[in-house]
Amino acid sequence: MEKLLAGIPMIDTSSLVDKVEQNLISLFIEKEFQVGDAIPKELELAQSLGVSRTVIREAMLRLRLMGLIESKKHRGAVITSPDLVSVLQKSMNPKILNKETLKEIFEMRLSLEIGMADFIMERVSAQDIQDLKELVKHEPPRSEKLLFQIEHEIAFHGKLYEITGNETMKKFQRLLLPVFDYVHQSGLLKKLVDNQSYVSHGGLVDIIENGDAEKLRNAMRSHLENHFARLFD
Amino acid sequence: MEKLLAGIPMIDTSSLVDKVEQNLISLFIEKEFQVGDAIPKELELAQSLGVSRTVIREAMLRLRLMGLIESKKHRGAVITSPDLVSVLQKSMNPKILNKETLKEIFEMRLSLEIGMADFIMERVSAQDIQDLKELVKHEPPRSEKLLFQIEHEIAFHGKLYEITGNETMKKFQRLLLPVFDYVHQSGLLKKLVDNQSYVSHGGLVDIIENGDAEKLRNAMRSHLENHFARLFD
DNA sequence: TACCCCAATTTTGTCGGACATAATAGACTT
DNA sequence: AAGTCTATTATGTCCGACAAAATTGGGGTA
Repeated sequence: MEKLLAGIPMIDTSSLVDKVEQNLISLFIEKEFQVGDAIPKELELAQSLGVSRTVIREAMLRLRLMGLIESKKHRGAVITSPDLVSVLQKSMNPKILNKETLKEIFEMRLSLEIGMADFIMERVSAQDIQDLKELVKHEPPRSEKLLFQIEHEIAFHGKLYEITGNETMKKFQRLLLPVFDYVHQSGLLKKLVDNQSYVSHGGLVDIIENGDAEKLRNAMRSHLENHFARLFD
Repeated sequence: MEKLLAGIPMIDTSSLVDKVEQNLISLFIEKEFQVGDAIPKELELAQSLGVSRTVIREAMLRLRLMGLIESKKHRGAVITSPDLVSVLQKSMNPKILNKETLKEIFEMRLSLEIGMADFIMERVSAQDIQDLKELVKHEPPRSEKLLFQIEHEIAFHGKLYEITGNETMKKFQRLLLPVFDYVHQSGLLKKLVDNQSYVSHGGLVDIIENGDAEKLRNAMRSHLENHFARLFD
């Protein structure tokens, strides 16, 4: 069976738009279009590729959704560097994603925050540590509303992402915020088992200042224990 | 300044297609369309929303690119559960992404692999350990071609992702493979400093079998030392 | 009756043309 | 020279039509 089918070439079922899309992409790569360069008008492309403007428009729409180009009304389109995260954003509607996926994304976040310890330790600056201490100082007490605590939690962890110097990760975190909001509220995860905080924010800062990456990883794992407990029960 | 502008409502610059897109999404959510359900024909939608089919088509194209629907030629479209990773895939062309982003994605991968230790330890099965041992047994020797070594590397780490039971992470890894290929070949990262392997694959398996999450995290960090060294020089 | 082939129908894909609207540039006025 | 108006240009929106592919149903044949 395998043998018989081996030599048969795939039938090209791609539509015209598919081909134009590929065509445009390779065109941009070949011609070494730089970010900011304007791309030809729809009509020109239509004529030079020998297809209707409809097809061009649909292909360009795809490129735009891929983040490869950006177009302003009545002013044409320019090449942009695709930002993976903003691409994700478009389909990151918590109401649409299924629950399993949401849970998995949550797990990814935990993995990331533990694993990024090395980048934090490598790149943290004295100013960063000051900022973190400032954040901890203004930490809302347990008695405060949950909303404030969550807000602070986000600010603190957001700062950690920032320290990594990794823009993609940072954007990833911002992108995920609405998802976590949703996960927390929707009862997708079991309720918090207890409010005991293992390693506190202050403890983390202390390790960032005086410890090493390994200590930070383990401390972060402990800090996130509540979340893990909810996942593993 | 801030004060003056505060009360001014945003002007709605959204195009017709934008509105239709939102309309369709909320329609699907309200009507509680399930995965696999067929959605109305383009013409029906056009008539019932009072816009042209062109607009409907463009809006549906967006939904398709978001992974919310899937349409087969001449057979209509059905609801699907958006798969974040496949969305990403469309714009994950290494030639298009800029170098900084590629490097950052590489860093994310390292973070993930270290941070996922807890999920591995929690969910690993006896069979998984057997599989890992089998993989290690057939590990190509140093003398082998680099290609084989990389292939094996991918297989081993792929298995680790699989053990996490987290489909999103696993897909994420598969998605990133071409990127790493590119990163390795393009000299984006400094060359390997030395071929000394810190913790070997066999060592990792041993820890998965007998150790705990903390040990695995640290071992994984050591295992990836070559990559970190290239980043941090 | 059961099966296969062919035609009619349905639906999406592609096309060309048309007008609307917004941005730009150039001509005109003061 | 500065500002205003107008002509041009490009994209956004819409329409009607045909093409091509998949489905459906019917009719003929064994």
